[in-house]
Amino acid sequence: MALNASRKPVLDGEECDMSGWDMNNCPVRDVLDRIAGKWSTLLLEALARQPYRFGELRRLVPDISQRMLTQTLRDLQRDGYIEREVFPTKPPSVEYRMTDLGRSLFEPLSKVLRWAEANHPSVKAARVKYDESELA
Amino acid sequence: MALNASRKPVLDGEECDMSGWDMNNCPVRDVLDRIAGKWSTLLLEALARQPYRFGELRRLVPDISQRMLTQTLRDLQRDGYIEREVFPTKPPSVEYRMTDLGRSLFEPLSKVLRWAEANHPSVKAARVKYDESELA
DNA sequence: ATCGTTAGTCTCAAAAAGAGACTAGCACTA
DNA sequence: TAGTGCTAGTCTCTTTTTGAGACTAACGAT
Repeated sequence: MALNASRKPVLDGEECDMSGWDMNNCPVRDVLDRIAGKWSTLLLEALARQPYRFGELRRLVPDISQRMLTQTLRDLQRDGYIEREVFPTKPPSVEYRMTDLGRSLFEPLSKVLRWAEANHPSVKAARVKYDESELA
Repeated sequence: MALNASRKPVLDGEECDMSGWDMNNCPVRDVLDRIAGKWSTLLLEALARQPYRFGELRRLVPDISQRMLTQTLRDLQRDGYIEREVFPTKPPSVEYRMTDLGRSLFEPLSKVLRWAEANHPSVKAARVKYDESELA
């Protein structure tokens, strides 16, 4: 097929080394499916600066529900990115802080965040262009 | 509050420059909410290597539904990361390929992917540890 | 006595995702 | 010439995920 032929030479000799991917049981998917959530990066960004308590995080991210805040924090804790410490104050207070593993993840992750900030205009422009061409 | 006092000195003078974040209308959220999907990074990773056609992508990521494949590709296209080209073959074939903007995004993104690969064992270990301490 | 504060949990409704049938036009085969 | 398969999707139905908001329990302050 002509179409195929024009694309194939890209990685000659292996044609498509996706074979080594093993989509199920893929480390990248296993790790990323967790930090790819809507709230995960946001909370990691906050906790990368300093520790916060549950209520502080809730006020910091006003449109997160308590349910999702609890759940996302648990997930991040389970994967080892953050720690949870309970202080036996009268109404018990709980502090969340980033672990070394979390900080190590946040280093490359923060670069994506900075890319997003820097390229937000380009993305918005692309959306406008797409939407215009759609209503044709 | 003693608890607070012990955490505050981290970033003295501003205490919490989250005030500049403006959670709603936040560029980082606006951009990341799209590429944070379950399938987005996976498709970007594939298309970063070479262009693919719809059916090829479907075979490459066996557990994606056609519905989500279509939708995710459209989202990525709308944000300007990939392009879609239709070839007027007898059953029309459609090729998807990465744009310059997409490649520019993929550069920092790929570092997160590599982090995930490298640190998969640590994450799995953290999960085991967490699950063990939970059933106590 | 009542109110506010803590960190959640619980329930119900709404939104998103997954599974799989279905389309149309052409090529190949029997 | 009927049957089968290929293409890139769309449509519908079910299941899962998420969001909104009420509720808890013990203590301090008013």
